Amino acid sequence: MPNRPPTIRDVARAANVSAATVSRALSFPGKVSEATRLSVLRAVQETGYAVNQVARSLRRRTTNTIDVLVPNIGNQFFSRILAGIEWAASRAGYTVLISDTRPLTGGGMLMDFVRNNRADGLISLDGVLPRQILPAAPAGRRTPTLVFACEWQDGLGVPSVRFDNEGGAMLAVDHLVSLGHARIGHLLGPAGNVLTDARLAGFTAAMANHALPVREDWILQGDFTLDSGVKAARAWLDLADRPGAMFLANDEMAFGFISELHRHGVEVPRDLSVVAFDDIDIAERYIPALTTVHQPRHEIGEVAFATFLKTFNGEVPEMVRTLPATLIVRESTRQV
Amino acid sequence: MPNRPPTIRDVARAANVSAATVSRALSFPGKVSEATRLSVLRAVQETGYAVNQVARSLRRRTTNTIDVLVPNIGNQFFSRILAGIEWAASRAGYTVLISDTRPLTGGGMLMDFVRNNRADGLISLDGVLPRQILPAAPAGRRTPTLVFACEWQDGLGVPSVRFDNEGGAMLAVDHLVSLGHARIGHLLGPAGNVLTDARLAGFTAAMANHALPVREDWILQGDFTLDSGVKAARAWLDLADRPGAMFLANDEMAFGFISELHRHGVEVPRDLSVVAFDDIDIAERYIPALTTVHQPRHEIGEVAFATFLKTFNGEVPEMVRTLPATLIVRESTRQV
DNA sequence: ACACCTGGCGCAATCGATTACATTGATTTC
DNA sequence: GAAATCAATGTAATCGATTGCGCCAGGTGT
Repeated sequence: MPNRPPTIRDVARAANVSAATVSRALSFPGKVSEATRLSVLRAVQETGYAVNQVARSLRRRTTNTIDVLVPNIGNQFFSRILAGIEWAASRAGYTVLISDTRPLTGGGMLMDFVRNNRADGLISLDGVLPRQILPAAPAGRRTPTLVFACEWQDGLGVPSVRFDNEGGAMLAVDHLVSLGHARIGHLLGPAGNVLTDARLAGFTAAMANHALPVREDWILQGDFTLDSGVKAARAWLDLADRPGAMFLANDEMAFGFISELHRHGVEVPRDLSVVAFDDIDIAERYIPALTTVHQPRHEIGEVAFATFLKTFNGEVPEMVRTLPATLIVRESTRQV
Repeated sequence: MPNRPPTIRDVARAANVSAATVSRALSFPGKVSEATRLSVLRAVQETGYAVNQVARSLRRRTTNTIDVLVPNIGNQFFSRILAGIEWAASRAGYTVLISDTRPLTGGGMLMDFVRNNRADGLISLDGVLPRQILPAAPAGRRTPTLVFACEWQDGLGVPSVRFDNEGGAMLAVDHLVSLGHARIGHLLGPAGNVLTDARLAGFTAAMANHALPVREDWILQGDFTLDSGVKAARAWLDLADRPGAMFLANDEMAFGFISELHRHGVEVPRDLSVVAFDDIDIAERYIPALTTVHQPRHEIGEVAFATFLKTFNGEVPEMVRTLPATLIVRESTRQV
C-alpha cells in the first residue's frame, strides 16, 4: 500500500517515452516536440510526479539553494534583510535556508552545510564565524562561495556588503551637537565586533570634527543585548559627572538603557538625549519614540544575493559595497 | 587544478580498503575492526573528506532535516520557539531549516520542500497554510510528516502542540477584575486566526464567570501588527464611552496601542490598564513594562520536535498537547 | 541521386554513498 | 575433526535524475 512516490520512470512509462525525454521535457521544453511535451505534462499530472531534488542535486552538482547565517534570529533587525535576500533569491530560482549561528556551538557544522553540497553558498550576517570555517577549502576544492552582509571579517578576500556605519555614527553625533550637546557619551557594542569598531570610529571622528573631547569614562561597554543596555544604565547612573547625551550602538540596548533610567527617575529626553542605531520596528513606537540611524535593510539583502550569484558564476564582484545610512529624528533627543 | 572534492572512494584508496568499509567505519564504527577504523579516520583527515549529504540522502531516502514554517520571521515571538526546536533537533542529529511562509506567495513551493525529499517533515507555526499543501499526499505517497505548533488547523488529523490560549486570556481578565476593573475591552488578532478565536473565547468565558458584560463596541479588530495597535488606539480614542481596561491579543499590538494613546495624552496605566499576550523580550523593558501572558516558548519547540520525530518513526503521537500559560504582572495595569 | 544536416529521441553512464549479499579466514561447537 | 558460526571485508546493485553519445528519419544542398 505505501508504495513509493512516482519517479521519472513512472512518468516515462505513462507517457510512452524514455526517462531522458521526460527530463528534457521538464527542464528544456524547447528540446522536445510539442506533442511529447504535452503528453509528458499530462503524465506528470496523472502520476502526481514531483522532481526529487536530492537526485537532481546529486547529478547536477548544484542545489540552487543558499544558506544565510544569522547571529541571532531573535533580533528583529535581521528579518528585513532576510526578506531582501529571499526576494532576490526567489527571482533567481533559489531557495533560502536560514541558520542561526548561535546554537551551533561547535561551529564545525556551519560550513559543512556547503561542503556537504546542501547549499551552493553562504551569506553570513555574522562577522565572527569560527576560524575553522573560513579556511575550509582543503584539497583543491573550489572555495565555497561566501558573502558577508552587515558584518564582515577583514583580510579574507571575501566580498562584503555593508552599511555606512561610520557615516551613520557621525550623523548621530552631528545631530546631538546641532541640538547644543557637547557632553556626549557612547555605549559600545560587543568587543571585537566590526560594527562596534566602525560605529566607535565614526563617533570619535565626529567628535573630533566638532573639537569635542571623547571622555574615557563616558564610553560604556555593551554587547547589543537589551540586558547590556540595562547594565549600562546602571553604570551611567553611577557616574559622578554624567554626559548630557548618549549615542548607543543599537536600538535594543537603547530600550534597556532608557527603561532602566526611567525606573530610577531619569527621563529621556528630559534629562538626557539618546540616539541609537538600527531603526528596528518598535523604535518608532517606543516611549519616547527613538531617534536612530536607519539602514536600507531590504536593499542590503538584495545586493548581498546579487553578489553571491555573481561570485558563484565565476565573475568578480565588488569586494566592498557600502550602502548609506540616514538619521531618523524622533523624540528621544532634544535641544539643550 | 580545481579537481573535485574527495569522495568516499578517495578515502578508500588512501586507507587501502573498499568504499563500503569506509562507509561502515564512518556510520557504524562497531562494524569494523579497530585497526581499519583508525586507518580510515586517518585517511579522512589526509584527504579532507566530508560526506556528501546529497548522495547519502538519495540512498538513505532520508535527510535528517526538518523544515520549520514561520509566518513571520520578523516577529520576535518565534525565535525562542525556534531555539527550542533546534535544541531538540540537534540532539537527535537533525538539521533545522527555517522558511518564512509569507514570501512564498504562490504557496505551492511549501510542501514541495518535503515532496522533493529535501526535508523529512515540517513543523508549522502557521495555521493558515494554503489549501493545496495539506492534501498534498497523492498517489499512494506516504503522508508527509507535519506538526503544528502554536497555531493549528482543525479537522486535518495533524498533531499539534499549543499554548493554553483560552486559559491565558482568562488569567488576564481575572487579573483586571481583581484590580477592580469591570469595564473591559478586547483587541482581537486577525480574523480567522485560531489564536484570535481562542483568546476571544477565553476573554468571553472569563467575563461571563465574573458576570460582566462583553460590549460589542469594546471589541476592536486588530491583526497582531504594531500598526494595527496604532489604529486600534485611534478607534479607542473615538469611543464615546471608553473601557477602563483592555486585554490585547498580543504584545506587539500593545506597543502600537500604548504609544499612540501616549501621543494623544492618554497614559497607561494611569488612564487605562492594559494586559497583553506573548511576553516577548521587550515587554519587560517597554515603558510602562507590560503586564502580559507568558508562554513556555522554548518548551513548545522541544515538544513539537519530539512529536515530529514520533510521527516520523511511525508511532502515534498525542494529537493535541496543551502547554500552560502564566500571567506576568508588571506596570501596565493598576488598581482602580 | 548522394552526401550532409538536424530535430527528436533512446541508451547507458554517471553523480557519491549505502547496503544486501557473498566471501574468507578464524573460532566455536558437538 | 567436521560442521557450524561469526567477524571483517569486498562486490555490485541501488537511490532518481541528468546528459553525452549516437541512431533514425526526414529535409537540404548541389
